[in-house]
Amino acid sequence: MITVSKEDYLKAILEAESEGETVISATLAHWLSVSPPAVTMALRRLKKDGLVRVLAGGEVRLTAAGRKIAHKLTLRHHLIERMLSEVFGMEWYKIHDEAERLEHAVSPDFEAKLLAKLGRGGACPHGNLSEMESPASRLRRGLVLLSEAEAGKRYRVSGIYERDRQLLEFLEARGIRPGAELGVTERNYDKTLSIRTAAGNLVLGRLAAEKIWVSRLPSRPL
Amino acid sequence: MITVSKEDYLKAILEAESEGETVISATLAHWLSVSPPAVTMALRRLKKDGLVRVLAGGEVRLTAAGRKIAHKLTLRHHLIERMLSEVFGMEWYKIHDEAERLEHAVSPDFEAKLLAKLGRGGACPHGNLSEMESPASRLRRGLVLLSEAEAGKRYRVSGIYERDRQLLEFLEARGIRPGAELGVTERNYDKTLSIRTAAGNLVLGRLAAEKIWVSRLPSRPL
DNA sequence: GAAGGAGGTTAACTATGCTTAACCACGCGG
DNA sequence: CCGCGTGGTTAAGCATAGTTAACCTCCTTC
Repeated sequence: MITVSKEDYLKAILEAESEGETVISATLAHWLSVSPPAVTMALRRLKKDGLVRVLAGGEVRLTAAGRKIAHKLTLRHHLIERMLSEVFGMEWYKIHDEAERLEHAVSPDFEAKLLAKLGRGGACPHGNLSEMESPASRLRRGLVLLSEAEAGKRYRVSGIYERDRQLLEFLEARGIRPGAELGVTERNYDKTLSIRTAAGNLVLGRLAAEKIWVSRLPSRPL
Repeated sequence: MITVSKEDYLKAILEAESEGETVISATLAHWLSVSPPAVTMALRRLKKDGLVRVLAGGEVRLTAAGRKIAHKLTLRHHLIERMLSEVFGMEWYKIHDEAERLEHAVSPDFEAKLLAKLGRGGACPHGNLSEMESPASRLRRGLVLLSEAEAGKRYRVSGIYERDRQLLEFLEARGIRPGAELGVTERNYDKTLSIRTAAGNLVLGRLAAEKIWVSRLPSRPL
């Protein structure tokens, strides 16, 4: 029987994998904020169900069945986020947490209705096409991490790492949200960035800046 | 900590109570399809949390805190059902089961958005104003049970007991759904009813007929 | 080569939440 | 008064899912 916890592990494996990480037991312990023994036990259950394999080196791999479930969940998460945003106008920074719970309760019937209403291919309110889009794919779309952005140039916020509610509220309070324009006024010695937004000037640390994907805008005074 | 299971018990107590039943342990075992010992244990946990009391005679009572949670769940269930129906056009007989799972994952924020979009006071797709409306309240609204309906008279289906998916699909297949008109052609010796609907004639057993609330229509040939 | 850190497992424990089997208490009917 | 049905509990067991403590195995670093 598949449970919420098992679904969370499968989704975490897919997402961490998409981020380019080598997924080992420790990765999942960090990703899901549980203790290492909890992961050991969970992987045992998932192996028993034929949803994951653990390679000789300790690397965790999804089986076809496991991958199918993880993809299904990712799609439902994406659709629920778009529903919350597009149908109900929920604030962008609240949406991920809500979808995180709701996705486990969506039936194939409801999924079909969501698809019919919202259509395929839209971006979620955090600007991400999907939660499992890889950095490589983002680079191909012409995006760069804000932490790599050049001083004196202007950018539009395209996507924000959505799994950290604290970060999202921190950014919202500073006028940095998907679609917002900003200018990088200076790259500082201490790895911080001086940034100008419609809401004013601010200094952003590296930890935040490397969670934000931006696209280059033609230079003109803000 | 409140869990899905605990929420289900609290909601079951409120609903069974509203149906006019004296809620004892056995009631909940039937209502939730679990064994008697499971109820004993669950009630112990709920008592520990201060959500229920068990009277000397064995009667189970919600505390103020327990009642508040049960009401909250009932409202969310109702709103989710209306969302599925009004926003997504989901088939009326599928909606209860979907809402039963989703309601546990709705936050106060989402609840507020649902209320803003759908408004208060609407009826759910099964025609029920709320899942905890009592038979007495339905009689006051001028409704009668189909099992009490008189031969030769016409009625409109107002509300159907929604906690039995099999029943709903059985009725849907026979053209009996909320809003449908029907005529009772005969009350038979074996407690069955002969009924005429837009879809044709059929015979309905007492078990089904006493799950359907109807309102009288002025008599005229169908 | 000893020390340490990272990663993983086992063991012991807790809580939820379900099951079946066994048993107990009460009321009622013959 | 004995048996039976209803209702409730305890006991034993299982699966999920987490925790901390302890320990083992490498691999690296001094």
